[in-house]
Amino acid sequence: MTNGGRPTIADVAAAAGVSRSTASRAMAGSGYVSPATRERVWAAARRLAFEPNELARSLRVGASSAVGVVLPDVGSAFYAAVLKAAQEVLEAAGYHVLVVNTERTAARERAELQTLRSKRVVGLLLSSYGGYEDVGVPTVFFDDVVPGAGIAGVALDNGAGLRLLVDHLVRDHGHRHIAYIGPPETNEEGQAPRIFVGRERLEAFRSAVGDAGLPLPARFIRTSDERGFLEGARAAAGELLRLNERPTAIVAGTDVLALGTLETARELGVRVPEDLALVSFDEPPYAHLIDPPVTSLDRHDAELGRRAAELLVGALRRGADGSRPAQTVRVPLELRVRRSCGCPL
Amino acid sequence: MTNGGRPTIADVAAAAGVSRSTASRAMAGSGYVSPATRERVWAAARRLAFEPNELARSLRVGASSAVGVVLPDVGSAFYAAVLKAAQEVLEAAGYHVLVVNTERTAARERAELQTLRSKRVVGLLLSSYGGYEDVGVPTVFFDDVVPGAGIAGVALDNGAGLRLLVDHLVRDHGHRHIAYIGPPETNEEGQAPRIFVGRERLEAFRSAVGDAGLPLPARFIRTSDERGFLEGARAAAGELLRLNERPTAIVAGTDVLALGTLETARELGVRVPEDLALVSFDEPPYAHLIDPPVTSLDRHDAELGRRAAELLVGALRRGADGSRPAQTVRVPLELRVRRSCGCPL
DNA sequence: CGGCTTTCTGGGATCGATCCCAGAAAGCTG
DNA sequence: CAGCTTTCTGGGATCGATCCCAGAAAGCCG
Repeated sequence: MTNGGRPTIADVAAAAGVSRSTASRAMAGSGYVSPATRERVWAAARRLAFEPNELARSLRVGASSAVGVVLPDVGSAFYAAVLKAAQEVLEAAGYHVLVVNTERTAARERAELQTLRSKRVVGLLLSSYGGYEDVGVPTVFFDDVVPGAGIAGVALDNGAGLRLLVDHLVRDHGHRHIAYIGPPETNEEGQAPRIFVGRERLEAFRSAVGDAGLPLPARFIRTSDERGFLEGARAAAGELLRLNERPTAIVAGTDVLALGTLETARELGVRVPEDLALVSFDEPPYAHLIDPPVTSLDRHDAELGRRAAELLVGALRRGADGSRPAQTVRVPLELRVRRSCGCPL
Repeated sequence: MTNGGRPTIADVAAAAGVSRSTASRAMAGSGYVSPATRERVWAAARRLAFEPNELARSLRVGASSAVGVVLPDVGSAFYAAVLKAAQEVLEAAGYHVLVVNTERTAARERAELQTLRSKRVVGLLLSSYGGYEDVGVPTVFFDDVVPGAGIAGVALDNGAGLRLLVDHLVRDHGHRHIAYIGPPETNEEGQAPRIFVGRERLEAFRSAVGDAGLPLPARFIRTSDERGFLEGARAAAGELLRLNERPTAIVAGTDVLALGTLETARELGVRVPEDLALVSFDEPPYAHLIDPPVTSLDRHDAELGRRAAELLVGALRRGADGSRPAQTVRVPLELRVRRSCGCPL
């Protein structure tokens, strides 16, 4: 009994008067064991408070029961919600969850993927920031998807979402001067993240505005890093609001950016929604209690996490080998109309 | 090379023309290895893209390099922030982080602690919901602390915090009818969580009000589960606001409860802060953008996580054996005065 | 009851990395 | 150069659970 004072299967076997093999079979419920001995082994295990050493088990079996979840930022409400939902599904399916944080950095992502690999995770849920390399285990991408890589991807329907926002501003409020503040299109290494949430949203904004037959001057497009919390957003919003010909509406590609814009507008004495309509892609926490309540897209964060986890679990069950081509699932978004767009509520 | 196609140390050794022992020493940098062979081994390892199998290493060494972090709810902003800060410290110190979610449930907590034990984590950061049993590894409690257990505890200074809130209402605004809505004092099994964040805050509220020489009718005290999100809060607030002799101020023991109270007040046409002052123990996300901005305590969530992680890392470095008595560190809180208390801003 | 399948059990090898120890090689000293 | 320490290397055992396989025990059938 050298395992840090903890009993091993050998101790259990001895206590039950059987061999390790038999004890192992009895505990795992595999192979032939007579009911009587099984009972004896179980009793011994209970008595000794035996807990199998997962490390040894995993080593022998050649794979752990751990799944890695790679997040750009656990601190953000979005990723926290995704994580929570994913974790529920994974634990229900018998997997343990190893969470790592990349701090929205490709370098950290690479390092973390490396350690996950050495921990022999059997699968991966990954929101990439550009550091992705094939880890050699079934991988489901979420939020930011590397097209064709991994066994599947789950992302928000960025295109449809931005169209909802722009159309609402144009059709229901008659705006013709709409600006956009979005997340950056590249990561800290200057590479574009893969499916490019940022780029996708920007393109979607462009085509939505174009399809509405509206002009889109270059100065109406800004991107800002979300990493610096509100500061970047404030700076970008400031530039936009100090323009000679100010936009009458702003679409924010992210909740943090929307809130930063809101703050800046206040500071500059620009009233929302009277002087400026504001809509946000992401729903800020407690959006309805904010002044003014922010019109935004309900994102179903949990749904995204759940779907991703389910895809992974399904693949692991089937013994996925990445043979079938990776497909990207799109999670739909709903417009939640509140006051910041100018709707009377 | 049977390790899922991945090279093992034996492969590296063979490629470098040395024994496994030597290869191991070269990689680990321990014991005697001549510079020349070390270089050869490293080269071979690089060439083969060797990654040590953490499972095997941990098994042999008798301990993993993983630390467990047990949270009641990853989805909550508070715990997410704590996790993020703790993770930073732990990873910097070379530990991997295993996150588990107890869903604010003693039963889940017990189950999760069990699996963490079988994964041979070397340490634990634990916010208990009552399911705690000694896991046999150095444990630092945070937020809700089991007195005397583990090697240390880090908690908010609930007493001082509530005094700040009550004193502000009494001294600066002259309130004499102050009610309290707090989190429950027991968990789902009817047991009190250990240090009893809920109980501690309630007691602190009681004595702060008592010390101010104010009466405190029993009907001014409500507790409500935070698990049901805003619903419980709304119900409790509703009861309070429909009283014949309504309180003139409410202290919420939690941000969710404050926001629920705010919603209910709106629905009932009670204006905050004109008809009702509201202060919150926890700071809601983007408290300053809420209508009205919520006066609350700045919690330094990250500080709490960082301190807890640092205490654990320190103990692990020193080879803690729980010999010295566990001490509870209190993280200070600051009052952030905003509009909901009635201050003109 | 002999022969045959099915059930049950234990011995030994195995997963991959580390550690102990013995022995070889090299370096140093008088 | 003998004698000693220090440096360096490889063989084998080890961590704890599982798996393969051989062989024993039990059950079944004509």
